Amino acid sequence: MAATETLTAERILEATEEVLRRHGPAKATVVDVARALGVSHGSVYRHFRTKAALREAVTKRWLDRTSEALDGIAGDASRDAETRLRDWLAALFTAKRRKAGDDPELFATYSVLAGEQVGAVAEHIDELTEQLTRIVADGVASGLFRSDDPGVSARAVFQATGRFHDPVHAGEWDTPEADADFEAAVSLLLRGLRA
Amino acid sequence: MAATETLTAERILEATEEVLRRHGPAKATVVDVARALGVSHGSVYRHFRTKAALREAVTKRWLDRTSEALDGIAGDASRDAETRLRDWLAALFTAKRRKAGDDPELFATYSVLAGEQVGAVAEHIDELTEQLTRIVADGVASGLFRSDDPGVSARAVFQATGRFHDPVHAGEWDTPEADADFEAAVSLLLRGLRA
DNA sequence: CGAATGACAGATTTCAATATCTGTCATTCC
DNA sequence: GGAATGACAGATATTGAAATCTGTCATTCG
Repeated sequence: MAATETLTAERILEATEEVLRRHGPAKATVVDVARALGVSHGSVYRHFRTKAALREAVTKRWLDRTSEALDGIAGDASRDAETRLRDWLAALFTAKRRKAGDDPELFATYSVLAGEQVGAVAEHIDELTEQLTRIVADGVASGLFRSDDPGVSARAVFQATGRFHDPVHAGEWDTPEADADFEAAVSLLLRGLRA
Repeated sequence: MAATETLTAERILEATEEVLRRHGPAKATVVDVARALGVSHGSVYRHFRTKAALREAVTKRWLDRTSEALDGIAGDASRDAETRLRDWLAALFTAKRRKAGDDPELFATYSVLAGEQVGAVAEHIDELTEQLTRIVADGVASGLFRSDDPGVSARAVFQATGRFHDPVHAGEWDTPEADADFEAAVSLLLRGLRA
């Protein structure tokens, strides 16, 4: 049974996710996590120096799931840059919207965590912008796009579409205009990128 | 002296702004406003049916100041659409950034009010989008821009530049990259609009 | 000996009593 | 008579004492 297994960082992270899901970000305590694992809270502190470190690790895990899913689209050299850019942005929007819609409380929980872990979020955004940069650079290389600096253009595209992926705008994702707005934004940006 | 003047909605709004500036949005009460005016709070309720109505009136006033300042740029037919669009967006960003930087507490206060008065904010955004639509439509008429629907394009431009005018992003307005990011965003959007 | 425990101090949160506020309205004032 | 008042009921906010939590560490356990 669980109590006899070795206490690993991984098991603690799983328990923490569960406690966060149950109690929400404000009420989830280290004592709760220890209780869920059937150990003393001192044992948890052996693996994570502080509560903040534990929360950061959980947040990174969550962010990494999004990055990995999109990496496949960014790296798919078999399709042209415009299609990939459209798909990548659509996949990001769809994934975020689905998460926010399916389990609003868990999404709100992770939004709070993201607000605390500014550093981890910045890294995550850098990763995503990297992926976008690859797409734009490929587009420039193939003559489809024109850009003085693919990194700068990618950053501009990411920021300009913030309304469709930044959690602070989650409330506007299920309005009737959301899809039309997304389409208009992507089309305008693509026109700006085309050679 | 003030106590002998007639109690008007206008005087109440002025006093409310002052109370909000002093106490912040959470602690500003109708009783405070009445005290500042030297009247009973019952008298304030003669002019505003509820505390929410009073706050809404103050918020509208504040939002209208921004709209008016930008209307001049949008309507200046003596300059080409591209210049006007650049200037309009830059003026909006500059005005917001200045307000947020000069008096962060007052800006935060009004941000909270805006969060409460969703309807008033929606109207304000409609006004601004109207102004943008006029610029885009002029650009299309003069052959400088291309757009199937200036209203849709204007909406896309406004949303894409949200990071530079939406108060939820105020924290990013004084980073070293802000100006470069703004420049990149506007350039990309203008390339997308040009015929 | 390394992993786990639980008692502890100081920080933070909870909760219930207390105070203040919102909105109404019968009465007063000019 | 129309504008202003202030007492009032119910809703909301404040406060401070009690409970819980975070992070440490001397001690126990296997």
